[in-house]
Amino acid sequence: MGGKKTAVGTYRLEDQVGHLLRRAHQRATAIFLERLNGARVTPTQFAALAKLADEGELSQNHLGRLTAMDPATIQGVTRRLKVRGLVTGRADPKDGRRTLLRLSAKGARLAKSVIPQGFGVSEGVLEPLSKAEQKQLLRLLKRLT
Amino acid sequence: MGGKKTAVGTYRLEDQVGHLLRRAHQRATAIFLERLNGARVTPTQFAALAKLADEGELSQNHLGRLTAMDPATIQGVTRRLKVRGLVTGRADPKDGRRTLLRLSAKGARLAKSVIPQGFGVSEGVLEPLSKAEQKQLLRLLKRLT
DNA sequence: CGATTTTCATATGTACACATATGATTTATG
DNA sequence: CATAAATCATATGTGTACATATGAAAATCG
Repeated sequence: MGGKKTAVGTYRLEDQVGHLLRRAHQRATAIFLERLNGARVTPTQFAALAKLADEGELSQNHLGRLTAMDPATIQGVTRRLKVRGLVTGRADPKDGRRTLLRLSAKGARLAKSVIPQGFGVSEGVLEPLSKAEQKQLLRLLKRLT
Repeated sequence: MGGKKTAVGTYRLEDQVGHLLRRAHQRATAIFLERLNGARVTPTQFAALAKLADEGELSQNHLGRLTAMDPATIQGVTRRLKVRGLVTGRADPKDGRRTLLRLSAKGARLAKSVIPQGFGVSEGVLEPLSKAEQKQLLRLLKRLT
């Protein structure tokens, strides 16, 4: 029974959106890593691979925008993908500031094998909810942006 | 029109729970840091302070459980709070493995001034939703644990 | 068209988040 | 009671996440 009747005591951490979002995100990440164990790919790396598979060739910062990563973060993610030979980069002939990124053959192969598993991850994360609740949650989360 | 009719193409990153949770969490963190600018406290540090304000004295790992941080993470968080003189630790006389943590006078003062602002943060995060939708979202997120 | 502003990528520093390993201590078990 | 198992805190390494600074290049604008 910790908790006084003051303003401090009435603050319940476990009822705050931020805390709940943090925990839900932790759980989603854990399920992702569990199901894609062996692929050696993190959720953000997966997002980058999926977008490149879809779009073909993108500048680094553009890829970051599509995957919700700031320039510093997407730089680290793509650097690690490059080191592993999954992504290649070339200078944009039209714009000297940009690096155009695309999947290597190896990266395309990995993406093809791994992206279908993304559905299972989402199902696993949403499993505690009914179909209607799942739709509702996705709807609300999208509005929260 | 990126997106083929194959399995790869039908995967829409922006419809996946994990991605939406990640983005929502990013937004919640940004709003937190914006509103509590000046307090020099991160969301996890805030959570630790709030729990210690509530519970008085806790072992480090127990504090981690209450705030959803694994031992390695809570160790870093409390270390930074100790360095700033907001938290003090002492050996548990009953259990030689444990360190008992509590707020210092300075930490208690900071907690008291900062915890009330937590409500405003949650309001800000939930602002795009109606009251009914806010309740619904919290309910669904809690089920997702 | 020249100066200002913006954008791009990189780099550094701080802070989560977790896997894994370690050593100390406590609890459980045979 | 001695051994095994579990718990606690620490340490190291990888990977987000973002603020801030930098230099190069492009876009804007007066």
